[in-house]
Amino acid sequence: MKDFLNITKALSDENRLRMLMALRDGELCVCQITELTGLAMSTVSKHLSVLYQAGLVNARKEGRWMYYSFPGKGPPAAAREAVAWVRRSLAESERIAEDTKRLKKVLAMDVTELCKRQCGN
Amino acid sequence: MKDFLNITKALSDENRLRMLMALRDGELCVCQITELTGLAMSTVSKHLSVLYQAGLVNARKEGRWMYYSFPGKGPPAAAREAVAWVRRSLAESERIAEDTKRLKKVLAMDVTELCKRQCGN
DNA sequence: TGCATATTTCGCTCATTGGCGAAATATGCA
DNA sequence: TGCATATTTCGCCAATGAGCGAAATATGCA
Repeated sequence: MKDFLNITKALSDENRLRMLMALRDGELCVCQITELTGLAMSTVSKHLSVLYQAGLVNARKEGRWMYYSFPGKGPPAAAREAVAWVRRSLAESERIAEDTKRLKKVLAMDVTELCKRQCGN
Repeated sequence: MKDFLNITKALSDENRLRMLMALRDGELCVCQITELTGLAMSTVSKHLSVLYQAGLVNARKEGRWMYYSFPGKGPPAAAREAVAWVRRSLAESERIAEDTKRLKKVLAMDVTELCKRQCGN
């Protein structure tokens, strides 16, 4: 019950859903998600932590960068079912479509530049 | 997105999940759910309203009683998928098992007696 | 009509949570 | 080592939400 509640609570925030959907096509670092969502980096970090605690995303550290992605085929079936359900349900969402468009631009940017700009300020 | 968020928010509360699961085997009136959960009737009513707004339960009025049940096969697919997912995920939950046991006792009580006791006080 | 009763709405309090900026914690590079 | 930088943690504030009891709103019955 507790684990399941962790999942549903993690899914009950619009920005976290946006982040989940943004990971559809591969892993992203915190800077990229920050740029995409327009939130403060500390806020993004906290959201990602919530998603991670719920088992809805994977985290991989490479040097200074933290990459988040969808979970592999580990044991927590409920989490993967949840992600699949979210993807299906939000596929047509207008909000997500906007994000997808914006994500393309973010991916075209230089990641190092992105981070420098955000952290330096 | 908004509709979907309504669903995930509705699912992000333990007592609402308990109520959803309690409806597995048929409709219940507010008094019965109140007895089952041990919450105040006004609280139960609000929770049921949230579930209803999200399309996760049906409401049927019969005389003074309000019966809640699972939604039929209406258009909102996301809601029915959600309910199915909840049922699957919580089938083994200990908390739900306790509720199921308790629900048996509640169903054995006289509904009119139940309501009178709760409302009169 | 007037009264009992089943449910909902209202008003309030308390706890939780999202948001930010600043400080702290890695990590890589000169 | 010391500095730049990517991320997280901390401390705070504002908004949201769960909970209750009291009042309001149906509905049935005498």
